[in-house]
Amino acid sequence: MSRYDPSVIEPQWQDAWEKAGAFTARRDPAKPKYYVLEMFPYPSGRIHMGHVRNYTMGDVVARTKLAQGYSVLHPMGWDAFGMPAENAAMERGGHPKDWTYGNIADMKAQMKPLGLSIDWSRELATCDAEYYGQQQAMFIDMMEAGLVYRKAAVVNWDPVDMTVLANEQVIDGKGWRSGAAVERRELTQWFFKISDYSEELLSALDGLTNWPEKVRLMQANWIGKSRGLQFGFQTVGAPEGLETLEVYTTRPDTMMGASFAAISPDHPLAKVLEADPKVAEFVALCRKGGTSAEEIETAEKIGYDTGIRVKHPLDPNWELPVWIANFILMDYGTGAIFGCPAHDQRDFDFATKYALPIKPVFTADGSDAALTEAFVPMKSEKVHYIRGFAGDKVQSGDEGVAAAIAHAEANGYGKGVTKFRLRDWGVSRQRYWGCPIPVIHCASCGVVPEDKKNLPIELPYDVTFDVPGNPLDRHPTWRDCTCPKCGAKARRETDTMDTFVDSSWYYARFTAPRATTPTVLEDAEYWMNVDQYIGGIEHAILHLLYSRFFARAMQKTGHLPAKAIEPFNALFTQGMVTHEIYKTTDDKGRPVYHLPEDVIRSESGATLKDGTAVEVIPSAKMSKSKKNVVDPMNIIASYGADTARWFVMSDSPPERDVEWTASGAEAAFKHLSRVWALSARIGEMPADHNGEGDEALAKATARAIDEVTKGIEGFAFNKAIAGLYGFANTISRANGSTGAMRHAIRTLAKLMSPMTPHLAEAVWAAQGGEGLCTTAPWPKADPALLVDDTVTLPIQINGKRRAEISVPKDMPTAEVEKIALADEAVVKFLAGQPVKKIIVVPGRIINVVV
RNA sequence: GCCCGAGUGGCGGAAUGGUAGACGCAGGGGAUUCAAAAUCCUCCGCCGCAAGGUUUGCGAGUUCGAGUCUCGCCUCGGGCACCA
Repeated sequence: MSRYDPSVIEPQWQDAWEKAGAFTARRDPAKPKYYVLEMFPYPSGRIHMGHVRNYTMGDVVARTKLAQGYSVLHPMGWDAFGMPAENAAMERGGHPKDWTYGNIADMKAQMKPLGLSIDWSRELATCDAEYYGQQQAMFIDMMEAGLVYRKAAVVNWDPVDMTVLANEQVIDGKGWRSGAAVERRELTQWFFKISDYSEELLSALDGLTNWPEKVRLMQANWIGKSRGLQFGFQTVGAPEGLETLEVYTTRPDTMMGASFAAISPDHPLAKVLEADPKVAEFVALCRKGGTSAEEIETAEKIGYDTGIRVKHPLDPNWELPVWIANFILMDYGTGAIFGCPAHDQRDFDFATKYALPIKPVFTADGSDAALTEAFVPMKSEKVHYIRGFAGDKVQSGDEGVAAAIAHAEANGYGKGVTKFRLRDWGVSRQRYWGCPIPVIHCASCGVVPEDKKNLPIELPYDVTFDVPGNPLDRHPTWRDCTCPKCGAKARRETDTMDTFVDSSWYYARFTAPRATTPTVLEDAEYWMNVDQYIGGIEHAILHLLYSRFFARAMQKTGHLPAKAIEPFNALFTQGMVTHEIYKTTDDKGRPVYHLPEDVIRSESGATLKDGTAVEVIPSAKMSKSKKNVVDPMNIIASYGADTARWFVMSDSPPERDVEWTASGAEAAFKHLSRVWALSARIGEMPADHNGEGDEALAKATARAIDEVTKGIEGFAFNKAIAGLYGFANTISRANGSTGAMRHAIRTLAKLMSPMTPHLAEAVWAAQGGEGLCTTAPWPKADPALLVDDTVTLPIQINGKRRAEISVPKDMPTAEVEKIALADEAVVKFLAGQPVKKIIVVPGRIINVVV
C-alpha cells in the first residue's frame, strides 16, 4: 500500500459498484424493503454544500440499510420547472429547456464523483414530458373527483410590465424589473381543494410519530383549526341586499368590548360601495403593495368609515360604525370582523389611530383602568370579566368563549362554528416553464378537460422571452386546438402549474418511473412508503403538506394504495448550510447578487474582481436567488469525495444549521490518511505476531459497533464519527495479535463505509475482506463485551461533586452507601455534620445531603 | 405583524434530570529533522502558585441534584401560501 490517493481509488471503486449493480433497486419478496429519499434538487447548474450534506446523509442511511440486509430504493431526480430557467433566458438569452437540461447534465456530473449509492436507472426530471404528462392525467382525474375548481384570487400585478409577479419578485412593494409600485389584482385561477382535507391533515399528524415535533406543530398551526362564533350584524343604512353582515370571531366573549366593525377591501359590501369615488380611491390605496402576508400585516393600518352602522346583537340600541380596513383578509373567516381594541393589538392600534372607544371586557384583577396596550392573556388563564355576558365572573378565556357560544345559540343570534386557516391551493402560474394545465376553453362547452389520449400536452419550443408576460399567451398556434367535447375550434389554457405540484408526487413516481400510467400499483404497494425522507426545514410546511394532500388525492383517484396515505414514515429535517450574501445595485437601483467565488473578501469588506464595493449581508440560508452558494467541487478536487463526505457529516449535528467555513476539510483528510497508514502498518505485520491486547481490542470493537450503529440510526452522524475517531485511535495504540488487528481494522472499514465508502473498500480489500465492503453484512456487537465489571461513581455533597469511588457494577445500594460515607474525601467534607439523606442512583451517582 | 426554532470554551460541538466541555479544529510545550513540511507525544473553559472557587445568552422558580423541566426577558435564524 502506498500513499492515500483518493483520485486513484475513488473512480476505481465506483466502477466496481457499477459493474456489480450494487445499487439497483429490485423488488425482492424475500427481503424487507427500505425506501430512503432525499428531497430532489432544483437544477441550478452547480451542486453546493447543502446538497452534499443532504445526499451524504441519505447515502449513509441507504448504505447502512443495504448492509443490514434490506432491499433498498435510493433514487434521484430533478425538480426542474420554475422561474430561474425563464430568468436565465431573459438575462442571457437561450431557452429554458436547454438551460435546464444543460444544468442537469452538469449537476449529475458533479454528483457522480461523490460515490452516492443511487439507482440512476430511475432518474427523472419533472420537465420530462414523460413525467408531466402523467401529472396532467392526474389533474384530469382530480377534476373528475371534484378536487379542482376555478375562482378569482389576488396576484401581484406589475402595471408597467403588465405581468404577474411572484412574491419574490416584489421588493419593497415594487416590481423587481420595472421598479413600478405593485398592485393587488384579481384573476381567475385554478385551485386544488386541499381544504376538503383540513381536518384529516390535522388529525393524521398525531400518527406521524417519526416526524420532528417541530414540523408537526408548524403544520398544525398552518392548518389553524379554530372554534368560534359566526353571527350576522343587522346593518343600518347599507345598500339593498346587504341587510346582514356576517362576521366570525374566535373571541365572542369580548363582544361587549366591541367598538367597530371592519370589512376587507375585497368584501362584497366594499365592492358595492366602490360606486362612491371616495371609497374607490380608498380601496385602490389598500390594493397598493404585494400579496404576501408579511407585506399586508406590516403595512400601516388604514381605515375608511363607510357611514354604515350595525346593531350590536346584545343591544339593538347600540350601533357600531362599519369601517373598511386594509388589514382584514378576505381569505380568512368571512372577511369581516368586529373590533375589540381592548383585547387585540391590531384593533387597539386601529382604534387609537381613529379615536374609537377602547373598553376592557376582562382584566387581571377586576379593575377597570384605561389600557395603554391590548390585554391579551393566554386563553387558558383565568381573568375577571367586568363586561361579560355569559358564564362566570372569574373564568378562563376558553370557558368564556364556550359560554358566549352557548349564549348565542340559546338566544338564536349566532352559532358555534369550526374554521380552518388553511386556504385552497392556488396552482395557476402565468408562466411558460411549468406543466401546462390540460384544459380547453370552448365557446360552447365552457371549460373542458383535455382528452387523455392527447396527453402529454407538451410545451412548445418556439417561444421568446424578449417581452414580459407568459409566452404561451402570445404563441401564434399553440393555443389553438379543438374542443374534445364538440370538436369546435377552442383555446388551450395557458396557465401552467405551480412547481409544488411537480414535487408533490415524485416520491410515488420513483417506484415505477417509466410506467405509462402515473404509478403502477404493485410497485407502489411494494416500495411505498418512503421509510426515511430527508430534506431542509424550509420545506416544513408547504411541500410536505402539499405532498400529504396529494397522496390522499392520488389514493382517491386510484393512483396509490391505501397504505400510502401518509407517504413519509419518517422525516428528518436537516439544518441549512448558510453563507454571507454579496449584493450590489444596478443603475436602476435594483439588487444584483454575486457568487462567493466572484467576490474578494477582506477584513474590512468585500469587492468584485474589478474593484466594485460589495454590500455584505449577514449569513443566511444558501439560495440560488441570492447566489450565496459554495462550490464543493474544489474540496473534492483537492481531497477527494470521502473527505468531503466525512467533513460534512462530522462537525455539526445534522438538524442544526452550519455556517460554511473552509477549515476542517484538511483535518478530515489527515484523519483518512491516518486510517490508510494504519491499515498499511497492519498489513505488514507478520502473520504470527502475538500481543496481549486482544481482549481490550475486542471490547473496543464491540463498543465502536454499538456507538456507530446507534449514531447512524439516531441521525447523530457527528457522534458516530466521534466514535470512529476513538476506535481508530484505539486500534492505532493497541498491541494485539495480527488476526485481532486485522479483524478490528476490517470492522473499522465497515463502520466507516457509509461515510467514506471508497476508502473503506480499499482497506477492506487490503485486509482480506470477502467481496465488496459495500455489500458485506453490518457487524453486530457482542452484548457481553459491552458491559464493564466495575463502575466509577461520582459522590456529590449537596449537589457538588467532591469525590469518586470505584465499585463492582452490581454492588447492593446499602454497601455502596457505606463505602461512600467511609471515603476519605467525603469524611473531610462532611466534617462531622449529620447526613440527612443519601441518594444512590445505581451505576450513575451518589448524592449526600447534609 | 403572526407561527416555529436555536443560544454550552478561541471555534464546531458532547452530555436517558445524575462527574458539563466526549470527539474534532485552533493554540502552547516537547520529540524527530541540518532545517522545514509531515508525523508522534503532551497540555489546553475561566480565576488562582496552590488549596479551591467559578462556568451552559440574562433573570426567577421546581428538585437531593438543572445545559436539560417551568415562567419572564434578550439575541440570532427559519416560514408566512407565486423562490425552490
